[in-house]
Amino acid sequence: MVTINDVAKVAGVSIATVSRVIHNKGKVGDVCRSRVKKIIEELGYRPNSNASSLASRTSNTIGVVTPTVSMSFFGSLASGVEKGARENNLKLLMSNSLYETESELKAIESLRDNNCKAIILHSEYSDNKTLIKLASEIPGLVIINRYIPEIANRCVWLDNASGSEVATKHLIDTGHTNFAVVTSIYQNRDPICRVEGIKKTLENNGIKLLATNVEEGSSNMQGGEQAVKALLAKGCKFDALLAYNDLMAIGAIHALFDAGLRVPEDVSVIGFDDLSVGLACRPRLTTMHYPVAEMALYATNLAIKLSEANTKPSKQTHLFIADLVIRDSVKTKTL
Amino acid sequence: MVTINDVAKVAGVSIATVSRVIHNKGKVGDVCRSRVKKIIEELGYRPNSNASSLASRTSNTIGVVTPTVSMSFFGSLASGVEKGARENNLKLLMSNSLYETESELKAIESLRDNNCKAIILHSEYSDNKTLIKLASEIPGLVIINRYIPEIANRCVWLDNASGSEVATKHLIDTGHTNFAVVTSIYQNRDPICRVEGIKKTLENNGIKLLATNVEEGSSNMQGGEQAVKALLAKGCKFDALLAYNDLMAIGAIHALFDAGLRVPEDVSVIGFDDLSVGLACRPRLTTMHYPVAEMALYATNLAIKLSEANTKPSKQTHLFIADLVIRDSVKTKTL
DNA sequence: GTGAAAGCGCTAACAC
DNA sequence: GTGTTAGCGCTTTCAC
Repeated sequence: MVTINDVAKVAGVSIATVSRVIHNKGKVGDVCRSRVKKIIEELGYRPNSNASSLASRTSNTIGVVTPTVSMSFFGSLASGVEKGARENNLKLLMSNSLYETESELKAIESLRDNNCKAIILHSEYSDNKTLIKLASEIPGLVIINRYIPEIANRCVWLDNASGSEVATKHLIDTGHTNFAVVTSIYQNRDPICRVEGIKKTLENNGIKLLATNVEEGSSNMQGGEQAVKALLAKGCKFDALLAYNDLMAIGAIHALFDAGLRVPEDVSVIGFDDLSVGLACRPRLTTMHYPVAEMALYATNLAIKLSEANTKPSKQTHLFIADLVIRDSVKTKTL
Repeated sequence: MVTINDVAKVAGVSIATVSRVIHNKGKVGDVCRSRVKKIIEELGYRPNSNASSLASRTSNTIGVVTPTVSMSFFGSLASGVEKGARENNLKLLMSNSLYETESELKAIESLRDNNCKAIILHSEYSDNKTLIKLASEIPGLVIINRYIPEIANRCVWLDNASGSEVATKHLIDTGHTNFAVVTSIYQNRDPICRVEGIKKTLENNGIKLLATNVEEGSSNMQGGEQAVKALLAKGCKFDALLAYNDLMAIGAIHALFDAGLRVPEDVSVIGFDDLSVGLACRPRLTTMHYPVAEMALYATNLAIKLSEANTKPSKQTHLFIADLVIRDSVKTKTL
C-alpha cells in the first residue's frame, strides 16, 4: 500500500505539501504541485479514508436506513440518496432496518460508529420520542417520509392527506358515486392520513363512505386481494375503489377480475405511490405519484447541510406533494 | 465523544485491557472484565471504527456495486449482500455504477479507499481483462452474475443456457410448436447464452426457430412491447413466446393483448428472473426463478472468506441454476 | 492478567 | 510556499 509518506519521499517534499495538493488548498508552488500530482499518479497513491476521517474528525460518509432495499419503493429511496452521495463525493453506507425498532436503532448506531456525518432515516416503528432524541444527538439526521412537529426542519415528508384528496376528487370528477377503500392493516401515520383525506373529500362532496365499505389488509398485493374479496363477500357494491398503495390496488384488481368484475368498466381503481409495477398490470394503474427518489435526493442534501457545523437551525419545513398520474384503471363516466 | 481512554481512566485500567474486553480476546480477569463492561455501558462508549480500521489495517466494511439499486433485480441483489453483511457484523457500502464502465471503476476505487475487505461487483460493461486485473489486486473481490474462466473461483453466476433450456422444454412439453423469441438488444453475455439455450433445445426436439421469429428490444417492458409489435407487424405466427426477462415478457403480453391475442389461450409467454412484478400482470407470469438474493448472500460470504489472508486460492466454481416457476401464462395444450 | 508504548496514515496548527 | 510536529482513537507487540 502506498502512503502519503511514500509520495512525499519520492517527490522530495513533506507530507504536508502532498496533503495540500490532494485537497487543493493551502499554498503550493505550481511546479511543485504538478510534480506531486504526477508522482501520485505514477505511484497510484490513494488516500486512506479511515486515516483521514480519524485525523480530521469528520467523514466522507453518509448513511441511509430503510426497512429493506429489495422493495421497489425503498430501492428508489436508496437510489435517490446514492445520487446525492455521489454528487457530493460522499460514500454511502446502507443498512436495512427490517421493519423493527430494535434493528432500526442498531442500524443507526452502526452508522454513527462509522462517523457518518449525515443519515437519512425512513423509520416506521420507532416512536417520536426516540427519533427526537436521536435528532438532538446527530446534527445530520434527516427523517424521510414522516413528520414530527418538534423536529419539523429535519423531516422530509409527503402530504398524504392532500394526495388522497386529489385521488378522491378525481374519482368524483369522473362521475363515481359509490366508494370503497382498502387500507393498510397497520394503522399508523400514512394509512390514517390517507383515509382521512378520502373521507373529508367525500363528505365535502356530499358523498358518504359506508363503514362497511372500508376493508383492511397487509399493504401488499395479497392484502389488497384479500381485502377486496372480503368486501365482495359482504355484498358491498361500489364503482370506485381507493387503495392504500399500488400493490394493494393491483391485488384488488386481481380480486375484482376473479369475481367477474371489469376494471375500469365496472369498478375504477386508483393506487398510490406510482411504482413501476403499475405499468405491468392490466389496465395500467391510475395512481398518485410519490416522488420518493426526488425527496431522497433532497433529504440527502439537507442532511449534508445540517451536518455542517455552521448551519443554524431553521424553521423551514420540507413538504412534498403527490400528483395524479392518469392511466387506464379509472373510467370517465358519462353523467 | 467518549473514547477508549475515557473508559480506561474511569475503570482504572489501561486501554489495552479495555480493548481486550471489547474484542473478547486475550486474558482479562473476570472481575476486571465485568467492571469494564459495566463502565462501557454507563458511559455509552462506542468504538470508533475509523480508528480501529486504521490501527488494525483491516476494516469491517464490505461493498457492493450494481448498476442501480432502484431496479427490482438489483434491489434484491443488494438486499442479499446486506443480509450477509449484517450476519457477519459488517457495514455495507453501496455504490451505483450507472451502467457504464467509467463510473463502475470509480465506484470500485471509492470502495477500495475505504478499505473494504470484500467487494461484490455486478459488472456489465467492463471487459474481462479489467476485471481480472482488479481481482488480482483485491483479494476479496467477487463478481456476481458473470463468469470469467480465468478467475472462475471469484465468480458467482447463473447458468443462463440451462435456464432457457428448461423454459423452452416446458413450452415444448406443453404442446407448443411455433416459437418466437424477444431478446435484449444489448448482445452481451446473458442474452446470447439464453438464446443459444433456446435454439439448442428447439433443435434437439426437431423444431426450427425461424430467424424472423426473433426480435430484439431494450430489456424492459417497453422493449418487449415494441419487439412483439414488430414480430406481429411482420406477420409472424407463433403460439409460444420466450422473453429475455420478465419485464420484456410483460411488455410482450401487453402488445399481444393490444393485438387482440389472448395469453395464454393464443400465445403462451414465459419470462426469466422471477421478479415480483410477474405477480402483478394478468395472467400471472410463468418464469424462471433467478435466485439473485441467495446468490448475493453466497457471494458475500465467499468474498469475506477470500478476503481473509489465510485463504488459499481454490478451484471451486460457484454456479447456480434457475428453476421453473409455473403460473398462468403458459397453456397446456391437449395434443 | 495487565500495562507501556509504538505506530496505523492522515490533518492541521504553527514555524520558518 | 514549505516543513515540523502533535495528535486523531485504536490495535498490538512486548514486558512484567
